[in-house]
Amino acid sequence: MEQILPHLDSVFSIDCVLFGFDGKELKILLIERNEEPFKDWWALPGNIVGADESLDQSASRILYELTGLRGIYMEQYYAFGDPNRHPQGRVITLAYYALIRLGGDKELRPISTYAKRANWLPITDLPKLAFDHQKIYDKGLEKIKRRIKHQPIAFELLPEKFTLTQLQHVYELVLGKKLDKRNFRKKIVSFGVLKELDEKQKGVSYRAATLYRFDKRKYAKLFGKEISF
Amino acid sequence: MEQILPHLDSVFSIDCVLFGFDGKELKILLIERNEEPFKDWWALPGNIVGADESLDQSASRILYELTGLRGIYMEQYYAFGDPNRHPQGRVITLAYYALIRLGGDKELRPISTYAKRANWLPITDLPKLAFDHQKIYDKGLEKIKRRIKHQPIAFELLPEKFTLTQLQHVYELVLGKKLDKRNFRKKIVSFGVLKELDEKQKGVSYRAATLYRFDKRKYAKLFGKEISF
DNA sequence: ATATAGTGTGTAATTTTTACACTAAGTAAT
DNA sequence: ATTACTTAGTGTAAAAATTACACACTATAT
Repeated sequence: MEQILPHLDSVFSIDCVLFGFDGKELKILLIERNEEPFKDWWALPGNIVGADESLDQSASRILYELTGLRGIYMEQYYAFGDPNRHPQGRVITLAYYALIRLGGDKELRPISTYAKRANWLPITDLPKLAFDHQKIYDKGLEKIKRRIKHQPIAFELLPEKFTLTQLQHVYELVLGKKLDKRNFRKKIVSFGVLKELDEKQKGVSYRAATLYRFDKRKYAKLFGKEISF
Repeated sequence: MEQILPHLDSVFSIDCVLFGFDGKELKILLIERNEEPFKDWWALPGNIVGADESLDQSASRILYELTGLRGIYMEQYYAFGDPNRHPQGRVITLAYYALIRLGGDKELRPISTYAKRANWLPITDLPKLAFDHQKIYDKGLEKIKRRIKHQPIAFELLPEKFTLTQLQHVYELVLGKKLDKRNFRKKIVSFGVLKELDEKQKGVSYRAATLYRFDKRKYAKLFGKEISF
């Protein structure tokens, strides 16, 4: 019902679960709060939606302000609106997730000022989180577990060129289980969205693996068809 | 970011896509607006979230006010927040869907007063909708298409006791394609969430089909495992 | 030369999916 | 009671997908 527009004291925010992969571990970006409530607690980065922004724009802006990153695949996945979730008033928050490759190369830009600091923390060992952020994170992880089975989002966590072993590693971390190497390769190659390059991995002290790239064109052609892990 | 709580003039609403099944067609509930903007247009039923309600509570209340129904499976699925989606100001809306069996038996209670009338309209022949409600509906249909493949939501559209043919019919309508009778039965029975009853269908002028019931207990045991169509 | 560590590959068994058509059972009309 | 009608209910064979499983190859480091 939208024909009546009372002015309500409600605040609408966006919180982001930024999943990062450094080649070894899955991490999420957390900030250490510098203000009450939950001063000194770790929390998900978030912010308030601006009056003239679309939700997606707002999420992108927030990501940018916090990390300096642009052009990242982000998706809203759930709205949290328990009336008591924020001790100081009604705040409805919309959760987004993003998947980010953590390169040793470019470091994240220092974040905006509302936090003492920000850190990428491994999801295997998270601290207690402020507000209902544990719930938001849990649901986000659940979401990407589901989504990685059907959509090509794993590539967002990897550099442009990657090996099949690295790709398998990402799947194993997100899904939380081991996969069979031969079967994994058979399947992922059969989807036909990978382009095998003429290049090899560098800087390893063993046989270098072939590099692959995610082929957006091929994927575009598939669209509509279901990928399934 | 939630430590600062400015008072913003933003309105937060919930809109519902209520899918109904009368044994023949899939329908959605629409109301005919009695006020500007979009006076005389058809729109999705919705309302503003109350200050002390959780989102799910709010959705349930709205459903109840509009239909008299309680205890219906409802799920939020997307937030729409384009700054221009409402001509009179910023309204962020959270979309829920619900699945409802339309019985000839109990009729829906008359709805609250903000609309001229409410009607169940077949999804195959929808009028132009107010605001961005077409987009909201489209996304809702997409959502239940996906969900019906993995979750036992089809049963919500059927009476407690139903035949396999009726169940298949629901799947066909939602998925928008014909299914093979034998394969459908084989698969749906193999999930082990149906209880075959000793009863037969009544009032048909041909061989009566066996009735089945959705077995919540068996389903609870399955939980975690993936159902897949 | 040798040790080391990860790459890359094939096959057989099993399970799942698909395509497909007729008989059985009940009702209605004569 | 016969007949016509309508939907219920069932099986199988072929194809495709999934699973389980092990070893030789290659590059590097010493």
